[in-house]
Amino acid sequence: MSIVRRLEPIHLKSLRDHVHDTLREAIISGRFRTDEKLNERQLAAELGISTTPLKEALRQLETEGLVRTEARRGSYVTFNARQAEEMMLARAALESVMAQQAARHATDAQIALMKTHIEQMRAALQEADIARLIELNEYFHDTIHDASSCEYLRRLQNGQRMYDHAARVTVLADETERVRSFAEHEAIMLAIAERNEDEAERLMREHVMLAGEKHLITVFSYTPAEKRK
Amino acid sequence: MSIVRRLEPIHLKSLRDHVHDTLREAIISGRFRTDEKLNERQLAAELGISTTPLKEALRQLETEGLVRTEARRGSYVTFNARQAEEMMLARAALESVMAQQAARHATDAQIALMKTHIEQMRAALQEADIARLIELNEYFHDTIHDASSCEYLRRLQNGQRMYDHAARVTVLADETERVRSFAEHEAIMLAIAERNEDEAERLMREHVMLAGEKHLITVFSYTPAEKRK
DNA sequence: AGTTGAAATTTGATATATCAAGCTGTGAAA
DNA sequence: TTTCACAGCTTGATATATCAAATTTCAACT
Repeated sequence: MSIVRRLEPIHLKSLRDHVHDTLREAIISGRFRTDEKLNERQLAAELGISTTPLKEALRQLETEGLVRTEARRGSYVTFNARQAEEMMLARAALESVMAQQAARHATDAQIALMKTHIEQMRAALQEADIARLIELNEYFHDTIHDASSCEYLRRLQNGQRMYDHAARVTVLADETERVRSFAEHEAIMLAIAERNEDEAERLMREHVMLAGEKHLITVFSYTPAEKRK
Repeated sequence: MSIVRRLEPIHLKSLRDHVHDTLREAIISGRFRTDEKLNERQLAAELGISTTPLKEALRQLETEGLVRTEARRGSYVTFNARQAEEMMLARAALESVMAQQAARHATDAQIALMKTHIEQMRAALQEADIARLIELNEYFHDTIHDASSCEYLRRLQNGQRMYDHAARVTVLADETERVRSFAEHEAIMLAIAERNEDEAERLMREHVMLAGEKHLITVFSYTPAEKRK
């Protein structure tokens, strides 16, 4: 059906992307205070680069919503509990749409791959191999993104990848969560395999919301205003 | 309850933002072919600026998903019917979450403002004042965004503002659509006023999807793969 | 005819220099 | 004590110069 790819194309990452990733990771893992000022020259000096790639990275962080820039004033970190909650809401919204699209567009090969992931997760769950579980978790979601054929949505989602990873690490540390998470993943896979778009969407939404709320409570001791009915 | 704002803060828009807006508008309204290459020096020369602000604008467009940059190769426009469909899906996902949050967080003053918008829309609808209707439409959605207290989601959504505007212009040109759109807006406002979060979310989602599909069909003669059940 | 490879050229990536807006602090005038 | 003006400094915005990767061209070779 499709030609086997012998070699992956080479992608060099530019200095800008490197800076972008580095800053993003630092902000999300809390190494910058909220509203901390980011001095272009000082940061560039710290990183040992010129201001040009740094400025570009700041612009990317800005559109991602992690940095706010006031003209001729400076750039400031923007990250707090409310923002983390919004990132969870955004993730729930986007992932659920992609799950719905995956139920519509997935190839049989992609569905088979998801089934494989589920089986590997079942094994990792029993062995309590958390690192492996996190890895499989990300493969599973990636496969769904792939299957959705949603390039644009994926890119939007991508800005949150670091945050999603942090959330997974937190949530999967807890045994009860691991068991529930696995059951949810299996249900999502089955809904996609059955081409049940609405069910896939609903389940994914529920899955992300539950994991997200757990993460918020654990890390920020933050409970969303009130539970939805 | 809240202090009346006497003066709006002054916001100078930088050259970068100007370039960003200009290019975004040009791409979405189709003045660049899909996959057209964007030559940094040539574009900078055309705009009469240096490459620095242009590069920054390109980075913003890149995270917004309208431009794709391959390191040491160049930047290319990314916009086609499938992407337009995905933008519609993203809008539906994000706007519906904001509607849900608005039902939770809106102040009485914000709800009153929305009611005002609805009444003004009713008048504009009867007079078939399309320009006014488009304007009110945008005020109405903005008020919901405000009421949701979702800064981050708003920012994500903001990358699509131009596209949303284009969609409104297309859709509201049609009388049947105007009438339906108005009814949907009124229902959304009522759901938010009643603090019915789930209903507000569902209605907003439906509203955006219907308008989006109409727009796709009109502009791209593009029907999404198949209607959802 | 097809392939190869090195020179020429294009172009994005990066560095550096310059400009101008905003902040700070001092001191004099009211 | 308060106000205000101005100088000096900081810093983001912008322009320009330099570097190096990628593409193209075209002739030599098989």
